[in-house]
Amino acid sequence: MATDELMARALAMLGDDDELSVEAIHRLTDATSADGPMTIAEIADMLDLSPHTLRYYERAGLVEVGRDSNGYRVYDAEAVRRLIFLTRMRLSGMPMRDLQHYIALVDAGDDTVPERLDMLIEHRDTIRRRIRELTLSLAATEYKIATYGGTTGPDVGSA
Amino acid sequence: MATDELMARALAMLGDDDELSVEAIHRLTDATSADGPMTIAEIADMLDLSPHTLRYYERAGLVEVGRDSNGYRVYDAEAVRRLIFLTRMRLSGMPMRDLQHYIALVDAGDDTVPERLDMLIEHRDTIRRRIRELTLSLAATEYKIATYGGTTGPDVGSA
DNA sequence: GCTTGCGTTCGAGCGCGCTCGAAGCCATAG
DNA sequence: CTATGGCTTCGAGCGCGCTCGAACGCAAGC
Repeated sequence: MATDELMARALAMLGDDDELSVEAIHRLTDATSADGPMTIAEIADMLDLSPHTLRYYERAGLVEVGRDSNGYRVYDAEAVRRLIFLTRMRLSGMPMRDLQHYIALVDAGDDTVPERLDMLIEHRDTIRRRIRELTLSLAATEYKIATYGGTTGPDVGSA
Repeated sequence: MATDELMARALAMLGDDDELSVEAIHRLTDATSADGPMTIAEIADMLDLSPHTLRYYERAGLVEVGRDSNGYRVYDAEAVRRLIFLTRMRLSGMPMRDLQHYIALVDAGDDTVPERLDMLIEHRDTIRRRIRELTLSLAATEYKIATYGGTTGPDVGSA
């Protein structure tokens, strides 16, 4: 109904500060090409996580990481790829528990592909719902900014 | 860059289950017209919150609620309007602290209107960033679903 | 040779937003 | 008369996702 119109309107105003998305796109595409084993600091920097968080993910069983002769973590290409994936899933709201389950499935072999696809599809739907919800809130917020009178309600339909 | 294209593509696929948004729109417009003082159960039902949460919001100073002769909460039109607003802000990720500050500003009178507008504008921008981020994650998830091979990485650019 | 800096492990702590349970009051139904 | 159900207050507890600090190790630089 009016929803699509709202969506379109909201979307049209989304063209400003491009930084976030461009940066993210670059991450998506470039990241893996910065080859060679990486240190925890480099990964943290690249993914905008703290080293603490990276260790936490490892403890949580989300990723396996090798060690060098000093016992320092060495992130190889696969670990990097997985962390990029994990980060994107986390950013879009997938709970740790689900990610742990997903990774367990990956490690369990190809038989689990269908279940993994189910999870991805469900997550996709969750993201879509969330976007719609946010779009609605965006419209409400913009409406309130435009018509601001000082009351707390949106006052749709009232004088 | 490719971002706008991604956005458009993602958005085009958002036309499915309309329920969430229609329901929400109705809330936005109809809610206040279901007049008369309401009980906590009715409000909880309408806003899809638990009575516990409503009491929590009151305790947090977000809304003032009267009592009937039995000491039961009575939500008047203004309380309802405010709660609708609060719920929408919460749903779009505004922290409790910010809402407490905002409500304090409202209660402080018209002099605070500029600061309130600043808050709303900042929140609007936050929502926009979040939508862009989610849109990107949505694209990544859809890509992975489409090309699913079993690796954890998006494998953009690789075989 | 010692300091500086970046890494390690481990377990505890925190901020957020609820969520719950206990104990009690009141009103209506049987 | 009593039992049921929905509300009240209060404070404690919880689930999530980090986040931090302590105590230590190694290696390069002055």
